[in-house]
Amino acid sequence: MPELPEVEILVRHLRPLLVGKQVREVTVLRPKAVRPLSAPVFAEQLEGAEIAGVGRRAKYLCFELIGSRGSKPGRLLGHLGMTGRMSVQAAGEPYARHVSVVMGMGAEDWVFVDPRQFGGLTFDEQRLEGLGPEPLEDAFTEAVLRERLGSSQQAVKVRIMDQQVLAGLGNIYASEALHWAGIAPHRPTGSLKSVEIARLREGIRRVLETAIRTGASLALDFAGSGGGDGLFYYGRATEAPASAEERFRVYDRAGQPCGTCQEPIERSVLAGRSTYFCRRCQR
DNA sequence: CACCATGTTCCTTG
DNA sequence: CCAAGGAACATGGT
Repeated sequence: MPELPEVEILVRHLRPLLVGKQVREVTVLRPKAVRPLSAPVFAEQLEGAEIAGVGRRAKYLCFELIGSRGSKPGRLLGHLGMTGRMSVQAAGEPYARHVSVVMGMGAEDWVFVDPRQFGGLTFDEQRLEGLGPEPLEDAFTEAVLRERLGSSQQAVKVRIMDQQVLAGLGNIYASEALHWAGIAPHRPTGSLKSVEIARLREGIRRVLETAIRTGASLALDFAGSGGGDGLFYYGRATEAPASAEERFRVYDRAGQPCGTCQEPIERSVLAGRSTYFCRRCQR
């Protein structure tokens, strides 16, 4: 469930459930999730800490920690990879399949589930170094985007998915933002005109904001126990079926008519990733 | 059985 | 140095 909007919604969901709680007991069921630390070392670092805040940077969840006795403060970073989920359940409730890590907090357990195990938890602050700007912040102006894009000849879709260039966009919302902006995904970045960069900035922000707003209004299945795939409004993720008008405009819609011009949506591959676009609307 | 999948990193080739 | 392609990671869905 992992692009900026999904992480942001998850952060908002977890914050009131975790802030102020003390981590009593940490259980690592899949050691890979806490690499390169060993499970005991990881658990020891976390146990006793109080969670003072939950935030987000790019696609990372940031758990601000206060050491139990004023010591070892710091921050736990979580990444969902491709299939990671996090939820809070009653202590004693049986774990779902593919549970990687559990933090016992007294009456509740915080659970990290990750079938493909591409995600993980770390205390390594270096993971945040060099990340591009947050696209939803006011500071993300057209000038900033232009500077970040630079004069690269890389396809613009590949470029905006680079987390060092811009934080938070993944394969779905990159396609969506480019469709909104009317820009073909394979365009060399350096060929974009000023107007197009302005539109791209707008598209990125609108697409992300809309996704967050939509996700915030749905009954979401954070634990993934409903059999959904975890992407909130991708597929039939929750018991609340995503309405047709809330589905993506291009992503995973090859062959279907473009919502604005009826031309069939096309699929191509860029940097090994499926890319969807409308040949007529996007130049 | 085949192919695809929201992400990231490393390696090779041109 | 840059850009592109492929593979790897591990599991599930169609």
